[in-house]
Amino acid sequence: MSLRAELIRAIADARDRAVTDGSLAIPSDVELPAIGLEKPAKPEHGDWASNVAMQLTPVARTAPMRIAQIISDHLDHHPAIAEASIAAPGFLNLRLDPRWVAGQVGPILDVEPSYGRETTTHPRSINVEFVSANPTGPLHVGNARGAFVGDVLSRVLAAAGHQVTREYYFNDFGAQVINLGLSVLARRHSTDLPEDGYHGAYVEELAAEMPDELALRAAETPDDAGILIGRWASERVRAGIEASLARLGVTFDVWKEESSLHDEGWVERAVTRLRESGHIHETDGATWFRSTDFGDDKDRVIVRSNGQPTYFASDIGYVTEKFDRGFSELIYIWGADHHGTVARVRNAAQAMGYDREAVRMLLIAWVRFVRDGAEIPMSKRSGEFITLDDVLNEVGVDAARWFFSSRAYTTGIDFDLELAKKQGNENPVYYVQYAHARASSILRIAADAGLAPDASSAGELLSHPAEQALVHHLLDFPDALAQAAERRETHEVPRYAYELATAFSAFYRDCKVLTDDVALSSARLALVDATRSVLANVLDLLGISAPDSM
RNA sequence: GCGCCGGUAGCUCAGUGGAUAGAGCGUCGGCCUCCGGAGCCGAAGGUCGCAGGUUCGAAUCCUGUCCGGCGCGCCA
Repeated sequence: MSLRAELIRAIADARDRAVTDGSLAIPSDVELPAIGLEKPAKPEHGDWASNVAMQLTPVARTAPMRIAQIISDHLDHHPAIAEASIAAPGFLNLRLDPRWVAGQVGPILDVEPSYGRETTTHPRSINVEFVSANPTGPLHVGNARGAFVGDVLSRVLAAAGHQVTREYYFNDFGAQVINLGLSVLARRHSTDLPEDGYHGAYVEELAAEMPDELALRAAETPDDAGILIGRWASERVRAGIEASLARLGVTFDVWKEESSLHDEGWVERAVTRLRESGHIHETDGATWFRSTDFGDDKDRVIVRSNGQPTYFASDIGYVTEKFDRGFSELIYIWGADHHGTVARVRNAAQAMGYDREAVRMLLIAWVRFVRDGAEIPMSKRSGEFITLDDVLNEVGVDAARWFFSSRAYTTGIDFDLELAKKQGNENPVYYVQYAHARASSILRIAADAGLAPDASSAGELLSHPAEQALVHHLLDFPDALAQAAERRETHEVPRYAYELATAFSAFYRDCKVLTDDVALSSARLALVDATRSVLANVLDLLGISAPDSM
């Protein structure tokens, strides 16, 4: 349990005791509000501040200051708490015992490198499906954001103690593969592209790379030329996508093809399931899902009147296929333009008897790519567009990872390539890596001098404000990880990493580690080692390397 | 027209009911006899789009409104 969770528990216990012994009158039928506990902005307000008394004011019908006093009086002894005080208009402020704080360095090192990990009390089996770009063109930066968010989220969930499967869904079933084939063919023969054809330079490259033998076969069977060349081209594109992802350090456990959902009967079974539960109707020759039964504004076609299943049909089959594999939660990381399909998929899941809350779509807002103030078009069909490889070449993997995982995925962002390049060396990611390298360097020098970290007396020796502040930050790590996992967000992780690096820099400035005082030096070395460990840990959550020197 | 997501410092973004709204970059001014200067310290910079409402308290919740992005197909 994180320190924050322990303190909340202590406050809750105090509140409950006060109710039990009659000092606090709260009707038994009201639901108690959650206890807020946060770090106050001003140091004189203590290390932690709770609004518990103000939250209870309406239900207890007592002045908040008085409630705060009562809870403070009932607070059981917790080894971490040195002092509880109350402040207007009703805050309960806690100050931690500096010796206890400093004494935590040892326990952190004892469990390192797994400190802060696997703290969830409700481990789930979670499927995270992300990227899932169609195999009709290289990845572009719009995909990049989802790739990094999905990757980091997967790392965070796994670190928090969940079982995570990373999944990539290949849409290989519709007409777009044929469209790709026809586009390549058109480029090959320098004829006009089909309507809605693909325009990118990669199409021309594919046309040039196409084996003569394939071109010959396509010419012999003109009716099948599109699918023939399309499959070949799609494989090439897919290989490129996988190579790009590998370069990003983004890996997947499962590559799922849409066609397999049909081949293995998942779509058919799902439709049957909906039909048997009365959520299907046949109108105008098509098969419809009664999405309106669940609040949607219209019903949705599953099978067209021409007998062809829609994309939505695959989605439904996929839901059953995933749950059949035993997942307790499905996370979809989609582009924000897909938000219109969220409701219908969740509705269908509910109709088939699944918990709709277990089907979660994270909609990633779009990235506007600009260069020198001008927007770069993003469509694969519109000619020039930015590929993932372009970004990596210009900005670098670590900086790109940091950039994309440090923004809330709901926020649309502008990415100026020239600015990103210019700021390459000032990117905060290097600041965090630098702190890790510096810590490693100190440990290296100490080791050469025969000095080893020793946390046994840290509680007594590490009393300097900078030391205290640094340990406080280390103690925040389990909670930072737990919060990110709980909220299914990533951007709090870089924030925490930066703050920890800042605290370490301040410590480095104020407290010389290697001195003639062996006891103090050993204790400070232990703190450096613990910091290095957590920095490495948090960088690992981001998929960013933790260099020993740079 | 309806729906979803945004609007916070010059720029890029945090802040999902608490105390004087924060960070990075940029700007200005300081700091290298010292374990890594990819660093540190300080300063300037804000009607939190706007208007009402809810309450002890609102950037945060509700209503309305303006601006921007996206979606509303028997496309994917």
